Amino acid sequence: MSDHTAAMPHRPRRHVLADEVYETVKTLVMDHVVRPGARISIDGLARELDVSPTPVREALARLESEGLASKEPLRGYRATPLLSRRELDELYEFRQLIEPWAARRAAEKIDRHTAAELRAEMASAVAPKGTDYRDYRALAAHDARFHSLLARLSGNDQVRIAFERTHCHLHIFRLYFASDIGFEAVTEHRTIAEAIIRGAPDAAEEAMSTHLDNSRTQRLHTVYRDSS
Amino acid sequence: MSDHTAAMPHRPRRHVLADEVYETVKTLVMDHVVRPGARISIDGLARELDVSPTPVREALARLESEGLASKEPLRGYRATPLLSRRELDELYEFRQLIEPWAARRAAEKIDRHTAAELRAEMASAVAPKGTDYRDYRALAAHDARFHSLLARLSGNDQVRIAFERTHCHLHIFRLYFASDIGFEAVTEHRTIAEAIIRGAPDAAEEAMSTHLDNSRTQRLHTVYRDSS
DNA sequence: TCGCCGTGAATCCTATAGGATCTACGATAA
DNA sequence: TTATCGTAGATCCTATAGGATTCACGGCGA
Repeated sequence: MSDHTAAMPHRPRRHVLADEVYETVKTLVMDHVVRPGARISIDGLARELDVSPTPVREALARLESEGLASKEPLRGYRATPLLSRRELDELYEFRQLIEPWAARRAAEKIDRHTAAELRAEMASAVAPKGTDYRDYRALAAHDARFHSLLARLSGNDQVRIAFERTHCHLHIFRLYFASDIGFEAVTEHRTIAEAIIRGAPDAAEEAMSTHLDNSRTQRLHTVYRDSS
Repeated sequence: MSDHTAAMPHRPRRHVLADEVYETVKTLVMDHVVRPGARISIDGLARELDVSPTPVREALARLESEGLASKEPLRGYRATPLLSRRELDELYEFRQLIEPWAARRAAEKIDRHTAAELRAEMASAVAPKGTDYRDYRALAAHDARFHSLLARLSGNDQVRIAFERTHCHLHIFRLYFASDIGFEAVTEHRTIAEAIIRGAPDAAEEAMSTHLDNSRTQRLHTVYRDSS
């Protein structure tokens, strides 16, 4: 956020093990190294990461309250199961309430500085060369950053926080895992970004709504083609 | 939630200290026993509650990720400051995106069973006799339950969770602290509930929108009358 | 008077130990 | 074969100890 001010952070961002463990476990869950629904042993994880159980407990408590793990007292933690089709649809319904509105607001408030931010993010969305995992992961990271940026550019921080707390991109990434679809999103992002930059609220709102609907129906629903 | 099924819970809800500490601290923060912005010492709290620091750390990690406390590494936790006027307005803007929609959906989906739930909740909203703290707290509890219930009756659990995670009623309660305003809300709740029960989506949506706007402008804004 | 510095106490962070509870698995009985 | 029971091991939960860092405060110099 304010890290670009200078190369001299007044507080060198102190090192705490719990934060590292948190990030590590989050990545493990995201990449299916810890499979959906699998147990996450406190002592086992502590041995694996070569730390004591205390910071592990702290990290898992955070993950649980964010909905990435679930806890049963005296029985331990589990990685959250994958989103069901119903949960996915509900999640997109929520996003439809929030994000088109955010895109509209961003277009209304656009200025020289925020436009530059938006252009920079779009420039980072490199066209993937193949269909390998690293490309998919990079694209997913851009997708997450793009939507977070728009939530921020809406100017309403409470909305941004509520959106971030869904961790929707993490959940969707887990669904898509080992899949090679979804690259069309960048084109739709460009449409949204252009509408915002030229200050067109109606176009921005509609483009976002369309984008979400395409993402849900044309891309994600294929995941459930022969199941629930 | 499902506690009314029988007097024989298969898992007797095991006892974990971290959960108790969590609830205790949450109450302390809500009631200004721990003042907004005040430090929350891990070891100090452990001594006070006569438990070890380990469960305290777990409870505070949860509270931080829920936005009720903030942490600076190696420096400790603090209770979140009161909502600024700007944050309050942004929070209500968020609620306007979610709750009128939820009220509409609830009206569309209403049935015999959910109508009974709604009536039961309205019956619990006893008219306060005086302006003392206990009455205020009971009213605030009803307010929180009412809005949570509507979020649930929308049928979209992701929306409900996103709403719950704002902890808006806890934050508002802290603002209102030692205040005696806000009893008009029950009347507006009744209007909303009646619209939902008679299956009138438009009326329900509008009543909720009006209710939120009244709450914000006529009641809450008086808190900031001579400050930011 | 004001600001800087050093020391002691308090606090945070991590690791470890041990009791409580749960899980896995094999033995016994129907 | 199937179900029940009991034991061993693993895991969770809590408490405690000690090193690392920060905070509080009094002394020193300008």
